[in-house]
Amino acid sequence: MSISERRERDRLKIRTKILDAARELFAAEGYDAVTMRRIADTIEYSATTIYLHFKDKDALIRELCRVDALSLAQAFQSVAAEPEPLERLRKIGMAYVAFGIEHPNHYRLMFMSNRKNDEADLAEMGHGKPETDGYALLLNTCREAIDRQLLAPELTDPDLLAQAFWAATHGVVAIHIALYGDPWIEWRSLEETAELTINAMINGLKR
Amino acid sequence: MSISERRERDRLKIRTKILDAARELFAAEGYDAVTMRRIADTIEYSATTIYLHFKDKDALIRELCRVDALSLAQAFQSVAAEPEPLERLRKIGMAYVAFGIEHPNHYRLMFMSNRKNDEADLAEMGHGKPETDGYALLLNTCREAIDRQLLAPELTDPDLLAQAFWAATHGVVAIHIALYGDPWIEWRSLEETAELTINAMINGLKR
DNA sequence: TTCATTAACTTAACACCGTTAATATAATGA
DNA sequence: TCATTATATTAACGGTGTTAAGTTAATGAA
Repeated sequence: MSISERRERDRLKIRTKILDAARELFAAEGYDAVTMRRIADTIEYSATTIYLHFKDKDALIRELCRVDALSLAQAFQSVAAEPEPLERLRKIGMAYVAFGIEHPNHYRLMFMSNRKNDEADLAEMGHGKPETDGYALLLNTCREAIDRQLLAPELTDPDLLAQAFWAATHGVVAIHIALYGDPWIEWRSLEETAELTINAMINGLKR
Repeated sequence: MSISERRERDRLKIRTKILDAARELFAAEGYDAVTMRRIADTIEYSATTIYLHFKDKDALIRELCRVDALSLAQAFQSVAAEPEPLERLRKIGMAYVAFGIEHPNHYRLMFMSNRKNDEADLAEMGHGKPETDGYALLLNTCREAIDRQLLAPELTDPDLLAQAFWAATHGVVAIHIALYGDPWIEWRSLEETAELTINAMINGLKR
């Protein structure tokens, strides 16, 4: 049996090489810069070899993000311990912003592109996907804030709260990624904007 | 002189045909769906003809958006009359959201893509661009709110305020365009989310 | 050891894309 | 009438993701 094991090991080895090469291109230059032929060149295989390991380019990059997004999950993990719901909310927002700025191309693909809901997405729905876990954490925090009567009494829908807070936070990152530096605006720093937006949102929702 | 006038008329005619064909494709299917050859087919010219009227694909679509974005400017126009700064802020946000949902592909190109700051952009900087005017309106409203002491006393930077408010509003639209419908979230309606986010922001910034 | 089978990999090709060079056609002004 | 100019086209280049067909090498059975 050792022989098919070695084969499997070899397979995994070049699969990893592909992912590593793609990751480097993707992180530095984004989705379009990752071309099958460029990956092939850097790992010194032909482009078609990649298709022996990944269904298509989309599957490749999706897998890439799946792995890398663990850092978002970890950031959320270390924030989940905060006992005060509103303070936890603030930390969730800040961790989310930090991730987006550290991995702008990952962020763009995960949260700024239309992802078709194919079978694969539905299959892994509800567990394992870091953004799902992230949303769950956010949702629970909102629920807790409601239950402890920390928010305005008319705010009773945790999903609505979560989505509004997420939207505001996402907006900070998304604008920074897409538009920051355009010369017709005197840009304020990401940190300032993020802090003000998140604080304003929490403040504005408070009882 | 009537002959060169007729020529100019003809030129403009097919230029408009190009723009119309491109607009239909763009509004329905987005940037990538607009291919030079597809435009050429629908207007029954060869693809290269388009290059006699537009420098390249980017210039074409940019011109498209420039024209269509007038509706955003108009929406802002009709909102600028509101005398109460905070109410005006709210209306600005709602108008912005409405535009984004009505023209998602325009919105995506204008606010969710990296636009390189080429010469052309710098040339028309500061006037005419609806998003510039929009930002100016937002900025003035923030300044007025500060001057009238409607906001928390530590909030003294109108640019920072404008950018935070813009970010929150943008987030509502951007998430809706990119992610709405993903099955792992129980989505709330755009109207609800927009209203809550905008109100929370204004509320959270108030004195 | 020989040999058919199978996995791994490559080359060639397809159908697209944006864009450009070279070319043909038709209208214009002298 | 004829050279010039504007207009439009065909053919091509270099690029993309992807697939079909073919080659090479390793494997397990006889």
